[in-house]
Amino acid sequence: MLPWRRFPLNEVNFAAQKLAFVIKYSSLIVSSGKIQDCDGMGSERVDTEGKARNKEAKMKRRKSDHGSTRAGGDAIKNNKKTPKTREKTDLGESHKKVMVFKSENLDSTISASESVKETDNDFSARKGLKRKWVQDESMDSSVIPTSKKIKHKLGENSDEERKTKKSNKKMQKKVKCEDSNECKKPKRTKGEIEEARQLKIKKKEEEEQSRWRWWEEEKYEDGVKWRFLEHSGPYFPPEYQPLPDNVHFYYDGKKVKLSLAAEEVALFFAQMLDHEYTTKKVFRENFFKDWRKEMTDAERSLIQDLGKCDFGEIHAMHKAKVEARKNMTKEEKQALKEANQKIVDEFGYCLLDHHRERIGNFKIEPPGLFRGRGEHPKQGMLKKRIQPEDIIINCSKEACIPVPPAGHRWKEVRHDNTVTWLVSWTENIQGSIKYIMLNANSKLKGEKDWEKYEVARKLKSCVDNIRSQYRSDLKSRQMSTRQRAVALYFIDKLALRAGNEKEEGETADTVGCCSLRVEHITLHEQMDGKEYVVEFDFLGKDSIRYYNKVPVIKKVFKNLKLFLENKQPGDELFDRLYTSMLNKHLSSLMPGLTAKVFRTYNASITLQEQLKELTNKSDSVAEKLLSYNRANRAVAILCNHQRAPPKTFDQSMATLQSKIDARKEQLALAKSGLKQAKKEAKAKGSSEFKLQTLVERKKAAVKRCEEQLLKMEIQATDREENKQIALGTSKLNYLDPRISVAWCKNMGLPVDKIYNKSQRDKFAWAIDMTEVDFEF
DNA sequence: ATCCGCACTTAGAATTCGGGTC
DNA sequence: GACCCGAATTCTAAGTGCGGAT
Repeated sequence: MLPWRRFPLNEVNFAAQKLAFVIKYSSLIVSSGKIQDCDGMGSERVDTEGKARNKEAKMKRRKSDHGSTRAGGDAIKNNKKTPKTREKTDLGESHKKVMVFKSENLDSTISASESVKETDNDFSARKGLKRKWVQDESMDSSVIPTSKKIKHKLGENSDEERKTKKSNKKMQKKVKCEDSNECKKPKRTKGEIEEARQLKIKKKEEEEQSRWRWWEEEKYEDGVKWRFLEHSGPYFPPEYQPLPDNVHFYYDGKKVKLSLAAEEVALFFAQMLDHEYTTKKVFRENFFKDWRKEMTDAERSLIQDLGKCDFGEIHAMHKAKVEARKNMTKEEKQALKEANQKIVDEFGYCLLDHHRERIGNFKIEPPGLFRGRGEHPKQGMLKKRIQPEDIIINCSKEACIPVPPAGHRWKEVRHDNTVTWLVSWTENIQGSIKYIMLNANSKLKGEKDWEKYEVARKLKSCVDNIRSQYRSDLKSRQMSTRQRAVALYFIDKLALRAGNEKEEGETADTVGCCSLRVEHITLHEQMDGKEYVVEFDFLGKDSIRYYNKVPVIKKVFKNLKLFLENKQPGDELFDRLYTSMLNKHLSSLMPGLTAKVFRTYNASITLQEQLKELTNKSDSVAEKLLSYNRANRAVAILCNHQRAPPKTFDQSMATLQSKIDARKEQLALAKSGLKQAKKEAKAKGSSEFKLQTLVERKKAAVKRCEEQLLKMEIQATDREENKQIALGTSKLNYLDPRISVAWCKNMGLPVDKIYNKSQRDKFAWAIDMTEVDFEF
C-alpha cells in the first residue's frame, strides 16, 4: 500500500487499540450509566420559522454557489432565531459512546464484480435452466399447502419424482431413528409430540430441498424484476366488532352511546391507555381532533373536552380480552393457530417465475392511532381503515387476478414487472405509499442484498483513493467542496447516515450528516487529554440519540470552526451541501457509490477485522461465540444501534448470577468429592478397580461442572455487554454474511450457532456459496 | 437543474412462540 | 400442566436514493 493512500497515523485505529477497546468497552458501557439530557448541553432549538428561513436561504445559495470561490468569504448572515423551549425528550438509558472505531485500510483486493453479471436474457435458455431445477429439486406441493390456483401451477413435478423423494425421506428418517435415541425414549404424551417433531424435521428437509437456488441462475436484464407473478392479494383485518351492551363510554360522568365509527376510534384510544403515549399533549390533541371528525354532529357538539371522557370500562374490557386470550385452553389455542395457518397458506405465498415465495407482510395494516417515534408532530392521528378500493394490485397479465372481498373492487390492477411489490396503498398520515413485498428469504430480496455487499466490497478497493481525495478537498477554495469533504469524513469515520432533507412539521426533528445543525456539535480544542475533539449530540433515525466525542484531524476541526462562523444554533452546519450533491460526487468516484455504502463497508470490514483479532481456533465454543458477539457489538456501536434495556434485564441478570453461584457451590462440592475419592483410592491401592472408576467419574463431574460454569459466566458477560445494544440490525443489514459463514467454517462451528432459522433462510445464498477463504 | 414521487432498505418496539422449570 | 423468560417473529415507522416530470 502506498503511504500517501493511508490515513495519517493519528487517524489509524491500530489493532492493539481496537483490541483494547473491545475488551474495555464492555466495562465502559456498563459503567457509563445515564447520559445527560440533550437540553443540558446548553443548545437551543430554533423555531420552525427559523428553520424554514434557513432552508430558503440554502435554496437560494444552491443556485448561486457556482460562482463562489473564496471559502467562507460569502458566509450567510443568518436571520435572528427565536429560541423555543421544547419538551424534553426522554432518551432513557442510552449508552455513552466513548470511542468509535475506524477501520484501517486493508490491502485492496479486487472484488468479485463478476457475480453481478447482466447479460443473456434469452428466455428459452433460462427456461431450460429452470426446468433443470424443477427436476433436480422438485417442490412437493402436497406438503407445503398453497392456495388452489398457486398449487395447480406448481404441479409440474411428476408423481414418480414425488414417490422417489418420499421413499428417500423414509430412508433418511430410518437412519436417523437408528442412531439417535429419539426412538428409544417415548415421552409422556409421546405419540403426538413425537409425531409433531418428526413432521417438523420432515418439513425442514423438504424446505431445504425445495429451496430456489437463484444465485446459480443468470440475472435478468436491467430493470426486470420478474416474468411471472401471481398472488392472492392482501389479507384484510377483521371488521370492527361493536362493544357489548354492558360496556359503556362516559362523558362528563354521563353514559353516552357512541356511533359505530366514533366508538371504534374510542376503542383505539382506550386500548392504549396504559401507554405513555396517551399522556402526551400532542398525541391527545391529534387524537381528539381526528376522533371528532369521526363523530356525528350530535356527538361532536357534546364531546368537547378529552379530559371529560371516561374510557375506563372500554379499557377494562380490552384488558379482560387480552387476559382471556392468555388463558385460553390448549384446544382453543390450537384452533386459533390452525386458523392462522390457513390464512398464511392462502395469502402468505406467491408464485414468482415458477417458484413459490413467501410474502413478507401480506396483512393490510389495521386501523389505529398513529404512533410515531420520538416527538412526532402527527402522533395520535387516526390511521384509517384500508378498503379494497384503496388497493393497487400488481401481478402478471396472465396470472389469476386476486379476487376482492365480496361487494368490493380494487382501485387498480396493474402489471408492472419493473417493481417488486405485489400490493400497494396510500397511507393517510404522511400520504406515503405502503407496499406488500416478498420475504427476506426471497430471490428478489436476496439478490439485491448480495449486490449491496458486492458494491461495498468494490469500495474496499478504492476507498484509499477516495479518502485521500476528500482529505485534499478539505483545503479546497470552494466552500461547498470543503463542506462535502468534512461531511464525507464524518460519514466514513463515524458511519453517519446521509441525512436527507425532511419536510418541516411532518416528522420528528431528526438529522443525519448533511442535515446536522450548529446546535448538534460542540468543538473542543482540548478535551480529556485529546486535541481537536468534536462532541456530537443529536437525534438520528427513529429519534435515537447519537452522542459521541471524537478527536478529528486539525483540518477538519478548523473547517468546522469556519462553518460555524456567524451562525445560530438552529442553522445548518453544512449550508452548502445536499445529499444529492454528495451522492452525485460519490458515484463519479465509483459507480454505485452512495453515502450509505460507507456504512455497509465500514460495518463489514470492522466485523472481519474484529473476528480476525478476537478469535482463536483453540477457544471453546462459548468463547468463540462471545468473540463473535463482541465483533458484532463493535459494529453495532459504530452504527449506533441502540435498544431500550429489556424490562426484565436486572432480574434476569440476578437469576443468572444465582445460577452461577449455585454452580460454583456444586463445583466446590464436586472437587472435594474428587479429593475424597482420590484419597480412598490411594489408601486402598490402585488395584481396586471400582474405586478407580469412581475417581474417573468424579473427575469427569468436576470437568463438566467447570465447563458449565465457564459457559454461564461467558453468557453473563455477553448479556451485560449487550444491555443497550441491538445486534440484530447490523447482523441483518450491514454485515456481509459471507464473512460470518467463512468464519464459522474456519472455526469449525455450524452456522446455526450464529444464525437462527430465518437468518439462515435469508442468507442461504451466502451459506451455500462461501468458501473458507472468503475475504470481504 | 431541481423537485418530488416512488420504491425499497433499515429500524426498534411489540407481540408471539416455544422450551425449560417448578 | 401452568408459568416464565428469552428468542424469534411480526409490525410498521423512518430512513435512503433514483429517476422522471417540469
